[in-house]
Amino acid sequence: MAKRKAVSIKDVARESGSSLTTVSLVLNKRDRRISEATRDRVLQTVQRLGYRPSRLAQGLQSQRTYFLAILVPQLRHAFADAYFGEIISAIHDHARSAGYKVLLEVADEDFLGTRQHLELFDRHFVDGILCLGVTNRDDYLSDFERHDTEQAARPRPVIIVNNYLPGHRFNFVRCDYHEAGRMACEYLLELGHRAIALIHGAAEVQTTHDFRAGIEEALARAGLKLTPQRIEDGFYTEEGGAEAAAKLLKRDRAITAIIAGNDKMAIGAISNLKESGLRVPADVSVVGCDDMHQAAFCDPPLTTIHTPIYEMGERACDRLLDLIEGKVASVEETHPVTMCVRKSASAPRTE
Amino acid sequence: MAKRKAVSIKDVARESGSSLTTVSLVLNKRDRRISEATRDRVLQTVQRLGYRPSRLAQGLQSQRTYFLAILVPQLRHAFADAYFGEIISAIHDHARSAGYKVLLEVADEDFLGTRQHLELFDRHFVDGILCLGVTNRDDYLSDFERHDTEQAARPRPVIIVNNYLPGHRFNFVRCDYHEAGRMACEYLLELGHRAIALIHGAAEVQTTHDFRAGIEEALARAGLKLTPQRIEDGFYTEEGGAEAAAKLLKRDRAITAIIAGNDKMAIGAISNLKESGLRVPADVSVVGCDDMHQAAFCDPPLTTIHTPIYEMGERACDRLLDLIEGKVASVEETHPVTMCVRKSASAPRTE
DNA sequence: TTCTGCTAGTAAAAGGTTTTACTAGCTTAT
DNA sequence: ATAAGCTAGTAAAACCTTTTACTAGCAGAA
Repeated sequence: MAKRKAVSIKDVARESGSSLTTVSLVLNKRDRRISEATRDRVLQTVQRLGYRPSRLAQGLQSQRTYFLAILVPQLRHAFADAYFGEIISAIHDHARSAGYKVLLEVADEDFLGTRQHLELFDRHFVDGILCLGVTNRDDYLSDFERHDTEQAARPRPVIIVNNYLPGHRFNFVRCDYHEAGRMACEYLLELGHRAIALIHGAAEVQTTHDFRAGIEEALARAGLKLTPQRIEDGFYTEEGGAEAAAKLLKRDRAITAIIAGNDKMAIGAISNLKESGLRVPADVSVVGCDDMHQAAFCDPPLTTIHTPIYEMGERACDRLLDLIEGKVASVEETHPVTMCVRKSASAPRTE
Repeated sequence: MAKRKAVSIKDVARESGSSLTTVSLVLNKRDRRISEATRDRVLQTVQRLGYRPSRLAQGLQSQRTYFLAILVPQLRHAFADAYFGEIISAIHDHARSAGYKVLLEVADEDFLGTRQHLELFDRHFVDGILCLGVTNRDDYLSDFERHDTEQAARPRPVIIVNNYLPGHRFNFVRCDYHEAGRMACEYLLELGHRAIALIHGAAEVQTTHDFRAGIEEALARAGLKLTPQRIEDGFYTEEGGAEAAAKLLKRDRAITAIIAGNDKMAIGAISNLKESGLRVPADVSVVGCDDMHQAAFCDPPLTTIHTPIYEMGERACDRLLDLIEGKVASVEETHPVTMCVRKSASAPRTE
């Protein structure tokens, strides 16, 4: 019944008839000085007692936790989202292969109000943080801005994943949403579309503006403009995409193609178009962005821009480790995207 | 340039002119013995120096980590899944409100091969583990089975979330998939269906069998049987659901309704049926199970069984804390499900 | 012989907290 | 007057590692 205590390095030392220093040296492979006989004796005792060093004590000593935090924005049940899920997956996989564990945190009012993002570092919860779904209203980020003039008291390695904030000195790894917008739009232009509308994501997300700028650039080259009445906000959700599509076509029946800032909005839009009796792509073409898993399974399968989300997560994690280990002082990376053609876009209807 | 050291309780003691014990007593509210003057002096110093206790040191002392691990099965990018995401979300929310942090782990070959599930406890990574997506091939679970005859050396609190393994003494919180199968089937029977097929999930998952048993019970009451040729495995994925639907209808054109073990397979099935020129629900009705967010946004909106996934996660987390704190010795809970009628099922076609 | 240098190992400090057991100084009771 | 008890606080142990600085014993060199 008695709750036996966990076995510690002291027990191993006693049982193997050597000092605790010796045990530690053996276990940490700094054992050049230790004779083979002693080493074997220690190792056998470790095995026999089932000794496992406590990471709390190790962390206390090394001042390292080998934990990373993933900071996710507050959404409806934040982790039930395919986009974030994919990135989290990538980070987890990479972190583990590098010997790190991964902590989940949601950056909601409660979390930020109690300044938990700083406590994560100051109370030795983690060695670094990866920020997902960042917006330009996330003021807390300024606590992590780089000041190259003077080194911070204790560095707090942080990376923004698949986004950035222009005019600030944050570390980021992202893919090129300007290019994504341009590619989507040029694809539709080549198919012959002239009346192209945009359902964009939340305005407080920088990539939203990049995406739009890319579209406008492509349109401009074709001598076209993106008028305000051909733009709607879809808030990155299915519902938002559906409503936005309804509004757009109510205002302007001439629209033959819609570009959505992500796949969820594209799927929402398609669902609404079909409900109101329009065929996709025969009547209206739809192009998404992200190429999430589900994109291949909707009806029709979604033509979209493939953004290498998983690779972004991996890469961001890898660079964060570089920051933690002091191998680099800053990270600012932008990666390319590719076109992914399926069935939701075709030549425009001829009226 | 110098990396200044973090401020510790010693600094606060020195600066406030009191002993380190006093500071600790004040901070832990065991300060009945400390005069108000001293308390204020200490608190002010804490504020001024920005002192935050290290959780590594606290953990070392208390032998508690206030971390929980979520153990997820290895799937294609495990966290990009709506079902698991929802549960993770629930666990995170509840854990945080109780002062716990949440660790993510994937139970893959590498993880289990190095017996990380035990290290999580033995090396003081976590106080408890929540297992998601458990199958009867997860042998590692036996390391966590309850042995009521004798108390384990150190208890290792573990809960299986939304599943169970019959014939074993595991802690679990789940919802009633037998009832779910029965409800889905009875609904279709009431609509007039007689040729009902099943796309079930992975056979190594216990709830798969419960779900099927529920269906068979309902069919039996109506004097019907579920013949082997009206059953296919859809592996819980969209692709699997699509293929299963194709096989079923190829084998037996008489089928008028399909029940799928989860919404993903139902959506995959619908996608395949439509591709092969069948209308849903006019030609074939489809009923899913889970009621994930996306179920409302497919075409047609999915009729499904609502399983209270989020609540399962919350509840499991709460009960795990009870186990950790020794308030209970075991947990075995089964919760009810409800029918969610949308548009993917109707009366059968009349030929 | 005495010094140097090496081998194989160990004692002790450090890392930061909580908690137990103790004390100095005072008040109250007998 | 003295014992008992209380108040406000502190010293030290305990939690478990890693790492630094040291030592005993011995071989080889001068």
